[in-house]
Amino acid sequence: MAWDTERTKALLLQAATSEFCTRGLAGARIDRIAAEAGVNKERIYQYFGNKNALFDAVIVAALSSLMDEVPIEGSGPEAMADYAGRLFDHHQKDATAPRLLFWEGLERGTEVVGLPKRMANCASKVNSTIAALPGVSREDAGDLLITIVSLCDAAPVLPALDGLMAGAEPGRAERRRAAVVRTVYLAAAALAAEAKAPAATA
Amino acid sequence: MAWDTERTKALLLQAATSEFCTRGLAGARIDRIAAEAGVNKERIYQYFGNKNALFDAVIVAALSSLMDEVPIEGSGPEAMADYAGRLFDHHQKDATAPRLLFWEGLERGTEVVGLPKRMANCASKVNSTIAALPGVSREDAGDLLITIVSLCDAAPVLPALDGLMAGAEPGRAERRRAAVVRTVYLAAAALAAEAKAPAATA
DNA sequence: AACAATTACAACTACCTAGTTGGAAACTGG
DNA sequence: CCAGTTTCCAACTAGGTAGTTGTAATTGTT
Repeated sequence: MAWDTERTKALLLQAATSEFCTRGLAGARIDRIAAEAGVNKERIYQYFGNKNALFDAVIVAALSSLMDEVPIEGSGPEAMADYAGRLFDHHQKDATAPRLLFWEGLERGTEVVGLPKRMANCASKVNSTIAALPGVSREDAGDLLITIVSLCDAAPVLPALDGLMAGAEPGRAERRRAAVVRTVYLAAAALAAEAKAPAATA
Repeated sequence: MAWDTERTKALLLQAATSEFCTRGLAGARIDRIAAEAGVNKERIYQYFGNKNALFDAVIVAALSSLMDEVPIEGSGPEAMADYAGRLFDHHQKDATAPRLLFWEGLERGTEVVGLPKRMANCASKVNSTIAALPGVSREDAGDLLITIVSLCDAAPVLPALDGLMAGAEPGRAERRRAAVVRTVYLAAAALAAEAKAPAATA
């Protein structure tokens, strides 16, 4: 049997993604990750360093692949609303990215510099896609993106909130999706309108 | 020295709130909570049962006091926007409630029935305040509330997202606050307009 | 003052956890 | 075929971890 280092690494990363996604950094167990990957846990320390570094690798991989799977296409308010809808759908099917994002925010909140530094490659992608609203300032566009991510990512992480506020009728997810898309459209359209008539709003 | 049971309970709850807020359920340490409260940890098991039950007590206390401190006052789109602004400000000063809410969502996500059951008293408060938009259906009003909570609570939990998307200029929090308030106002106003002219939108 | 119930706590248990080590098996270049 | 290197893993270490227990101090009640 030939040593397939890359396969071993990939198996570990996959198992680690699942474990960190469901249990977070503090709740994850190195032994469980190794067992699920069918690999000796000592490999983790050789390939990734330690638990924290493995968590970093998982986050970067998950967010990078998310940005490839759900790209921002086109420009204008409709494009932003469409992006929000696709992001919502993606997270509904697979909540890995939003869960990891919130784990990172909660467990690493103090070291604020952390994520942006590690996600430098993503930052460039954000910067290029942030121009999807012509005429809108960089800061306003960034705010709109934060709004989109907040709405789409919070939904799968806070099911209890949804149950408490909106009940649990069938087709609930569709309704929530529509509300998110409409809210994003309204916010984006308002920014676009302001861009055309800068003095119209106080 | 007289035994002051209530004081001991309060000290434990306060220390537990701080510990769970910063470290979550899996990351919190019973020994640390007891030490910070200056109380023997055995008291925790007598008064609250176990770690999970203590976490429950902390969440219920925190969310209940939040709903008292930041009430929904008045009705109409302006009232909802004002509520969002006050909620944002409160969470900016003290991120305890949003952090606990997300910890609960992440670490207890599978047992969806959990929070609504334990927050039955809060549910009634939600139901009464949900009528703050006259003419709007219960479900649409609930969706608006979810939007408000998502936007206001995600902000202090995801500082890295803000740094990545919007940089770190002075007065950044003010700008984000304005964006949230405006987005909420637009969403609420759209619902109100629909209520007056039901057939106007597809 | 004597009794039962409650509150307090130090010490303890049984188990788990991240990280290490020493050596065996498999690959690589010559 | 044969050193030298890399991959692999079982067993180990050292330090936690939630939860329990035995006992002493305090309290209200009679």
